[in-house]
Amino acid sequence: MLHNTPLRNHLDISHIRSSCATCSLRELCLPVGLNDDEIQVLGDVVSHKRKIQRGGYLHHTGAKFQSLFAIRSGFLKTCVLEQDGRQQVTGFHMTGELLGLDAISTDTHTCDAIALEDSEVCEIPFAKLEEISRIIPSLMRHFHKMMSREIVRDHGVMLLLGSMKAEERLATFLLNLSRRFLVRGYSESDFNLRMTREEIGSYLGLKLETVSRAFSKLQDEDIITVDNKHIRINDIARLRMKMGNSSCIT
Amino acid sequence: MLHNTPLRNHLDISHIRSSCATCSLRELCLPVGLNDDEIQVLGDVVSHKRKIQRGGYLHHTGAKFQSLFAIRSGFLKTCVLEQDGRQQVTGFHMTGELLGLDAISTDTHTCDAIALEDSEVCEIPFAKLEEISRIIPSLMRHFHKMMSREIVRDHGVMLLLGSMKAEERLATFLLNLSRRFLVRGYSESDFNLRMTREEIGSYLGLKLETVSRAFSKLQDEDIITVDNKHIRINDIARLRMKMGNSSCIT
DNA sequence: TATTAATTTTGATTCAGATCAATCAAAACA
DNA sequence: TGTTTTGATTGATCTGAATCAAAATTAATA
Repeated sequence: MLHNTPLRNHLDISHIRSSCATCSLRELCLPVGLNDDEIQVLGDVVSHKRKIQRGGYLHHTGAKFQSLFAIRSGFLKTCVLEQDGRQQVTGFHMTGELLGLDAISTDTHTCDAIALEDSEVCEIPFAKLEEISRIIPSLMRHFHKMMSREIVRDHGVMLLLGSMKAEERLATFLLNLSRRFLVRGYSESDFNLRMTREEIGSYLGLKLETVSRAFSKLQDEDIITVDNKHIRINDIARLRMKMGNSSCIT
Repeated sequence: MLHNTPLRNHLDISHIRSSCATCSLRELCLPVGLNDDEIQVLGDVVSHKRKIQRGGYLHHTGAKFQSLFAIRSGFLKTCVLEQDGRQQVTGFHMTGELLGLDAISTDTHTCDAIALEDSEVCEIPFAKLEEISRIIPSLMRHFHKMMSREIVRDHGVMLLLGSMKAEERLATFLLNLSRRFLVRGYSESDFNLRMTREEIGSYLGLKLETVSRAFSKLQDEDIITVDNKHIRINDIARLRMKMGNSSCIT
């Protein structure tokens, strides 16, 4: 169940910076395979840009759904709140990714989206997106692929949570981050985590102490070097071994 | 994070049997809020019906994606295979639900779909669905909602796998089944499981012995009565208590 | 119907990860 | 700059679920 190819499309362009005064559509996830006219049409829709400070909310659970958000820069987490106040992280999101897909079903956001560093997003009014996707079939197709990819990704996480042990989970998580950084033009072996151990734990279904121990263990084996939030992958092959059988988490 | 409303739309009609010789579109999940002409158009697309025997495959992992499948009757599981041969169940599916959404992203099925009892599905060629959804906006909107609902559902499972203990998981699972039966016109408190303890365990991230013990425990407390695959819920309120805080798994 | 195979239950034991607790390091702030 | 707060690491202990094992049921098949 390896899914390398699907990411290619929208990620290959995610590091290209255009000088366009508007939202720099070309670097977004959506306008894949569109001609200039079509991009123009799309551009009229997603012109609204928005900045969120570290710690700020892009949207709250329960808020009325109007728009999807395409991340232009930064790093966010999504999480659902339980009654007792604790939160479960459902995902970490970076440049080029689309947020808010879960809200389409009920016209209400089903999770909080919180910036883990200063971030910038483009607002995409969903009604308009549907409208123009009727005119531009390739846009519709691409949008459907993105929704579907989200489902596949979630199945990967379910596999991880349902059948992997702590160290395998962390290895999978690190390799996933690594690949996403690589594809955006950053180092695949040297990066800074934006989230805390607790947030990693919440995402991976582990307690923060267990996450910390797993980090230490991988370091003891010289597979990675950990300096607080800074991670260096010394032996990516051995890290892949740690992941075990599965190739989940696209 | 309660999501009762979204299910309403397509499920309210799921128990209605029309005598139409074709695929009985009206009872499917898609034609919500369409007029007769529109249903006619849609009908031309989904006319192909298919039966799958118990144990048979609707599709295999890696197979080329052509169509979505709407379940007309029966019960199926979807599961992903790991290298080592074991399988993780990603979902159980019943009448009115749509299968194959994960395959859109790569044009390849990412899981196996296997019938747990004799089942009948309608094949919906995806290219055609996209085509006519350009003509019928309400169909497109509904399709998007269904994809989105799948994402929300998966987040619910992630929450379950990431933060609940065995008994809570089983309670959540039973209540979920219960509600889905109810909505289809069957008893909410008296039903037969179609899957084995092992399949339940795989879905819930537990070993089959743990599932069995959790059943026994709930029975000891007089909350349910278990007779092999037959389940009777004696005290749904207390079962809900067992679920704990969260309302996940829509 | 007899026989075999698959599934389920229950018990005993082990172990991975949670929990409790203390220390240490790094931000954030006055 | 010192102080407070937040986050990370590490150790000791406990516990829920996995594992190992056997018996009991149920379903499938000759």
